[in-house]
Amino acid sequence: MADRADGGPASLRAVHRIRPAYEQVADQIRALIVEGDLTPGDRLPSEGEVASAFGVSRGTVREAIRILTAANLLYSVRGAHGGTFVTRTDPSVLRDHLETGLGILSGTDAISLDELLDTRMLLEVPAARLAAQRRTDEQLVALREAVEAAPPDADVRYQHHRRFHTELLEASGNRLLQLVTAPVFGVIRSRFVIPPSRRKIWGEIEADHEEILGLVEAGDGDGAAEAMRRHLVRLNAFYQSMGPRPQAPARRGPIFPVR
Amino acid sequence: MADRADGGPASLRAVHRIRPAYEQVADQIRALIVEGDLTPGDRLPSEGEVASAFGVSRGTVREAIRILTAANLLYSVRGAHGGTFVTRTDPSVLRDHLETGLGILSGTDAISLDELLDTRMLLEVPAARLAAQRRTDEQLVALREAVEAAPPDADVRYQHHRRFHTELLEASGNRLLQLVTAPVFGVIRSRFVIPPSRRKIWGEIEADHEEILGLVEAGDGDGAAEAMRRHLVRLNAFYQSMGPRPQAPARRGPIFPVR
DNA sequence: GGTTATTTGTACGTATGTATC
DNA sequence: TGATACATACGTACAAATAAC
Repeated sequence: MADRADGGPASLRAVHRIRPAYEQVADQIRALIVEGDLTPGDRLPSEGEVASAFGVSRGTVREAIRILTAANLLYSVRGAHGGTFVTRTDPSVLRDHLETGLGILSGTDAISLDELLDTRMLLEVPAARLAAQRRTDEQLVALREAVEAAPPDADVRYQHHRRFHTELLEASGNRLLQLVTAPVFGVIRSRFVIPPSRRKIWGEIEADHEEILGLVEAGDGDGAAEAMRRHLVRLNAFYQSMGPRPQAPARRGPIFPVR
Repeated sequence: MADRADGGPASLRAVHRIRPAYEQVADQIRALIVEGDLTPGDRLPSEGEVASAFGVSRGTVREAIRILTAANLLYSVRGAHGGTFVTRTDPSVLRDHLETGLGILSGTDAISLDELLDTRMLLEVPAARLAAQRRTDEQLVALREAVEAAPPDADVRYQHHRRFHTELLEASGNRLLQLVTAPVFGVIRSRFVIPPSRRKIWGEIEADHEEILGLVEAGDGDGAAEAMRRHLVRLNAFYQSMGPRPQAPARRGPIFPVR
């Protein structure tokens, strides 16, 4: 037989790896959700019933449920009238996943700082334009609060910076834009911390925010976009000059100490 | 005591819900990965050892591992020299996760078709500009192949459509832009299928691609961006006119038959 | 090439939390 | 207020797979 080189005998060429039971169970339940046979709010039978329907043990079903819970498709409530339910999907979980994923990628050079900064600019500049055009009065109030709440000097200062940008994305009226941009913002933040002591930079940031807010209030889309562009150029130059955030010291002792 | 209305007695106001052991274990291991204490390729101790390090049972550790496996942070290999390993992260996996997540959101009205189309335009128009400015010769060859490979009439026609857009994003030189845009593209595609029989539309699409490619070849960034904008306006108008993709028929019989 | 040690996969029993009566 | 029923959470024992000897 000379067929080993290409992966095995012809009769076995098309087979696929054995997949663990918990994966197969997760796949089937996922398909039920995606196809619409199970809809948000639906309750699954108890773990024991699901287990006997699939012909596996409860532990296997539980692992499948964990997989789908991690993907935010299910959640579990313990107790008498608890159970496992199909999630009413919420973008925030996807946003968090994206942020951790991007964080890891940026740590492995699969994504560079330049790409993060460029992409942020690509997204936030049009977001500012949209916000000026579409913001509601409530969103305007929230933006003004974010700008004015900035305390003169404290390490919550960053919180207000982020809040301004988040509210602006919200005001753009495009939830997808917010979902994508927030993680990019978050990853950049995790790599660079502007110390509260840098009063000059913080003063410039807050003046920029004030200016953008004014243009958004006035409904000047092009003006808001241009002001945002200048704001980000300023920030980027600062980030580039700062160098990376200092790394945490190496861990001492074993990661998984035996007990 | 009159403190029940605001969530409980003052001394317990700051407490948080008990979190299941498997979640706490997953959180700690996730933190080790994100902080860099565990790096891609690292092997965790055996499930039994991890269990005793945390003081829980193996089942609990396994559920935690399933959570992190679903987030593509870990994978398991069974057998004597198997084990659980930290994943070497690859952007394509994150891209796939984003696409399924967006697909589900768009099915539940958490993301509208308009938001998908708007965001795509926001991303692909600058991507076309960047591609014209930065494309390498190899990328130009790939783009030309994608345009010219289009067969006159077949249901692989869509594949070439997608390939052109993917290659263009690649040519923009920003991997993050590609990572974010590809899922948006994919979700739109999953909601709308242009039948190969619509020769007029397909002809227009392919003529647009030809035009964009010419401008990218010429290094005309503004021209390429404008051509892409017109291309997407055309596509969007068509999508809007098509209405949603037909749903599969309802399932008959019980979803979880008892055995 | 079989034996064996080590690892993940699976089954099942017990503990614990929670709404209802 | 306590008893109870039923759900998930957790723990233990065994089976199966895999690579080295």
